[in-house]
Amino acid sequence: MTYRLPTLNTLRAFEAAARHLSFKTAATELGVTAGAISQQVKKLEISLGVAMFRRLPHGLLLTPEGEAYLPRISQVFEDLTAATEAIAPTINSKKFNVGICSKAAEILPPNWPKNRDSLKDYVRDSVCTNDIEMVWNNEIDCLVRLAGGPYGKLTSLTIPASSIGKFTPPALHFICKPGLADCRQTKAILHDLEAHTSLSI
Amino acid sequence: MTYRLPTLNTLRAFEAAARHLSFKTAATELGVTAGAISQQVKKLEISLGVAMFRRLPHGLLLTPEGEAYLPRISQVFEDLTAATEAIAPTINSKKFNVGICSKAAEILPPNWPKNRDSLKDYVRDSVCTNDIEMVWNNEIDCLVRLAGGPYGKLTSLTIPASSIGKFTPPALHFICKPGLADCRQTKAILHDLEAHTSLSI
DNA sequence: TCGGGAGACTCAGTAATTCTATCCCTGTAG
DNA sequence: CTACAGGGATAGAATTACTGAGTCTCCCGA
Repeated sequence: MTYRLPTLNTLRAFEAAARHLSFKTAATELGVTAGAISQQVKKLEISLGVAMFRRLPHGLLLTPEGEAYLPRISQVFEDLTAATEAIAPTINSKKFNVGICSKAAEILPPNWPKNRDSLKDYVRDSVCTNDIEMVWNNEIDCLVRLAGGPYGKLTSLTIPASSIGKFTPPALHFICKPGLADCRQTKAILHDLEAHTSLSI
Repeated sequence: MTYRLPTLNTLRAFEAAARHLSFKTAATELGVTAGAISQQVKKLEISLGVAMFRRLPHGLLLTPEGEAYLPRISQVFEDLTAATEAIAPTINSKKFNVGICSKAAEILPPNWPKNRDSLKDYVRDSVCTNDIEMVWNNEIDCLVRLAGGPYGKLTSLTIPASSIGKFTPPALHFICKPGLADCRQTKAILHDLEAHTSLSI
């Protein structure tokens, strides 16, 4: 099974240029110079022996071949993106697997975080554990525990606990890889945790 | 519209390796060394943060992610190949546009070559012309005419004409780009033309 | 138990590709 | 007439991919 495939680079250049009908705009979108787009498109056209664009004095037009090619290439890109997203979600679309140590679980409501509607877009599953290693090897994305560290290169975020009368409940710690410290999921979970450390006991 | 796309190279390496469950065989298929496949696959795995293969002592296995990714990538490759083939047929699958000069048309049967069943897989259309330029700019793939040349860098093939009694019918010439001189379509058309130059008049 | 072979991994050096930066050209607008 | 916008070409720099050689592990047969 051997495929006849133009290089992806030339296709990206073509797809962007065809969508914008402008090499310059395409270049901006792809973060390169217009010359690079021009080269890539020309390379594609030569390798296929087919002109994709009509270079008119006042702008670009697609040839019939380019017109036919564009939607199919866009579709291929979408499929490829979807396939890739399916097995390797980008940070922003992925749901967290949350680890919770047993002591933290006592403080939090039973079945947290699964019972929280506000977290249902951010949490896939939760597991009772106290094992930092599981963060490193991606079995869980974050770990909620009582102990404050040190955690080396992992990020540890402290959830402030407000005193209730003379009693200050124990602070919780949210441990995750540095790359996940600022993302939507982390913020949502932290926000939810704060509500509990202010209310519980 | 900005897509998140791994490089095509890494995907090709992955796809071939996953199909064969062997870097070495994949390397042979793609005409590179096994080291190159290894590097490309690793690059893909790192960029996605997902292992595609389990490297076992006795061979390769796909991880669940790799298992899920493979069919979708293969499908993308097929779509891409089909899209490309549609607008830029490979020499072997393309049908010729045939040019025929008016003098040659007098010798050949009316409506040749469209009326020939044996050519219907090789000829898309025909047009009456005597303009060599149309071969150069791909408006037609070949030109059938009486004049023998010279044609410079174009290939000119002579269709032998057999005498009938004292009369020798004029020889026909088949002019095409050098790259098309040896392909199936040319052979089929030449073969058909020979029949006519031996029978006509 | 000891080679020998197969196949994957690593790394340094080299080859190939791609990008940038620049200049040119054309057409349009002021 | 001049300025500007955008595409085309090109040389050189930067990046990326490939090769080739050496290493390792496992398996197999003697």
